[in-house]
Amino acid sequence: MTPAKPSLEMLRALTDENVLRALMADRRLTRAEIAARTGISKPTISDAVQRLAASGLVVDTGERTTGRGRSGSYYALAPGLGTALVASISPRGVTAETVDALGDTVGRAHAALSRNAGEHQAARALAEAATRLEGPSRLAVVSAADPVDRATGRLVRLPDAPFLVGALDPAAVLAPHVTGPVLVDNDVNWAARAEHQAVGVGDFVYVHLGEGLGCAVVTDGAVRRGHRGLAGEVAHVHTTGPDGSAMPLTEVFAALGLRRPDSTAIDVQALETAITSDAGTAETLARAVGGVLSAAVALADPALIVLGGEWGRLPAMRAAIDHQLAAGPRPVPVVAATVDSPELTAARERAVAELRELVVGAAR
Amino acid sequence: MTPAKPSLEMLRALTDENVLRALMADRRLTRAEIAARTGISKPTISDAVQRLAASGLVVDTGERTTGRGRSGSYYALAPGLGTALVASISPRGVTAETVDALGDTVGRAHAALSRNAGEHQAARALAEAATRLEGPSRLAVVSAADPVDRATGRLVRLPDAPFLVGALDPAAVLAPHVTGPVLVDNDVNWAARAEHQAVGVGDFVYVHLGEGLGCAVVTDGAVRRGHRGLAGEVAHVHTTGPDGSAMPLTEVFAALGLRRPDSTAIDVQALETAITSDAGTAETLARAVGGVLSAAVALADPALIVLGGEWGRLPAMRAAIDHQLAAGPRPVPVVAATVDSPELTAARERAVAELRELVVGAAR
DNA sequence: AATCCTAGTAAGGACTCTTGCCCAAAACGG
DNA sequence: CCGTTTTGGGCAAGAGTCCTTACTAGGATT
Repeated sequence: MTPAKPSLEMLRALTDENVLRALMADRRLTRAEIAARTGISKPTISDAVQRLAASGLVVDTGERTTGRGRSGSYYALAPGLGTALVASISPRGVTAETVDALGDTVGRAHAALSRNAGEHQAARALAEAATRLEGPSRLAVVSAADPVDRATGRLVRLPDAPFLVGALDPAAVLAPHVTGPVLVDNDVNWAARAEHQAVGVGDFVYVHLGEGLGCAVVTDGAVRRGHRGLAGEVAHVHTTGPDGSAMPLTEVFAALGLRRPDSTAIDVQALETAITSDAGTAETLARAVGGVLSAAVALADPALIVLGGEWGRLPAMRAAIDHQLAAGPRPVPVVAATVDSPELTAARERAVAELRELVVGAAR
Repeated sequence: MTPAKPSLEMLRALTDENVLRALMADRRLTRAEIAARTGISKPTISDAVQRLAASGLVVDTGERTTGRGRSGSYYALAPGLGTALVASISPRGVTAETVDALGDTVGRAHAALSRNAGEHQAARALAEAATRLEGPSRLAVVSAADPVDRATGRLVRLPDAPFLVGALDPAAVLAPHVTGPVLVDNDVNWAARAEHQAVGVGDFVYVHLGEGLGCAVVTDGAVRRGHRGLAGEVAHVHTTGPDGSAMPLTEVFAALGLRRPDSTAIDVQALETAITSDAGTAETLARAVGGVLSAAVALADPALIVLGGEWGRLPAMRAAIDHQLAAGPRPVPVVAATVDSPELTAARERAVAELRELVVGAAR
């Protein structure tokens, strides 16, 4: 509403920010190159570089330009500006990385989880992976394969939905390894952000069909999480069951005998063999998923539907769902997800962005 | 991504903007008062006021302060900075207003529409109302009781949904009366924006239950329109019908005989009498609407559901829908809409904001 | 009429950005 | 091998913006 108060200090901070962002984009530059890239005059850039070097954010690398003309000094972001921790937690295990403000991955660790891991196993694996990395980090970004409470960052159990990772408070577990904020979100939401980069469309719906069922709604270029962070938890949405009657989506898999024993998680292997052996199963699943999607189309008006997850990416499923939607009142193109380990990719990108924000903030 | 290039000119523009916004908020102020409100020093404000007076954006009103101390001169936004046109188009008629940058309504006109108005009637009524107002305006903001194509601003007909206003291109009709952009959106979306102010929650779902059926999803503080602008067009969403079988929401009203003859529009009068005479009808309607809402809850995770529209605000309906949702897997409070003529209110507010943006932009 | 109080102005200072010029140093060309 | 070209960097001058401080102007109040 009210614009910022103008001041010379603000101008200087802006100049410094321009310099830092240029060095984040390009890693090493001479003062003349920074001036050319930012459009700011050479003397001003020289002043800014001097300030930033004095405050320790930027260093003279000692390298010199080669080629025609006088050799210039290369400057770069100072080493030791800290790292951000990135972690992806799935029932198969924890993958953790540390990244720096340049976007480079400087460390990586993995901790496996056994099939029927208990409540505390995930926490232990996360702590183990984080311990193996150089630390502490300045912030953390976490992807978890369960619903995440937006306010607290904790994983939450929803009735009748599989609880793949289990009760876990990533911020608490990572507290010894992170000095700053811990951002936690659902793996499906992260995957949608990764696909957002790939498809280049601001409004779409991403559907994850794997052991769990998930959905992310991207509107106006961002994933919309909702009040508690539970947007897209579609297990309970009523849709068409195998016998044509209405039932919650999650019940469809029970009715088809495609759940893992003693669990509400989907038995992906059984599902894949069922699809290949019986053409009707794919139809039935497509009709059930399509019922949920038609509600999503009506509510969110996506330009596109992106299918991800182990069985969501199967060509047979894509075709069946596409066919299902094409028959509806508002046809929407259906495509398969393309990004590899999308949740880690997107979380890493966010971690770099947040770390850069911290570094820029330090200049003020 | 890249921050703005710092310059002295930018500082000056910021100061001018501070002055203009102060005068938009307060209508008349002395230079000393502006300095106190903005936190900027008196000499700087004096300079800015001088610049703005020279360029004609601000005028000395001739009024002087009374009271202790030297009397100061009051300054105000110049008259003649132009107006914005606000129009609300419903099957009952067109209401148009002109507003200025201070937020004052400076003109108002109404053009009625007959019950069975044809395709061109709405356009004629809109033109008539606009003509009766002092013009031309610098921009227009339009609310229309039909789906609006986000890219073109035209009203679109969706299959099986009532087409209340009819084929209309508000931008084309208003072209003679408006020199700048014409923003068009659905009346339900505007109403949701008005309720947003009232409820003070960033994530909620607004449902309009009137002649037509509409829904708006507010996430992270803004109405999300979707790719084509058709987010929330829920007539086709499958839900539970009177006999317990699944059917599109709009069919429920046909099955209950609550449509107006030869139309897919709802006969609100018949519906209201049906609710009061037969307790079961309210239950049936609440179950049908609740089915759609439970999908919306799963997909958008609202903190609240707001019911608007002629029969959505009936206490009996609110209670029945509330009861319906409370039984579901994710209960959400249901409240009734509170704002009067919400679509006009919100469109007016937006028009003032856009006009102010234009005025501030002129200072650069 | 003297005093108080507030709006507005003037002067000076501190900064920031830009332009233009010069210098240093490395590669190129004859 | 030496002059020319080319490029990074520094310096000086200038214009512009904001701020602080101190002062003036002109109504009320006493």
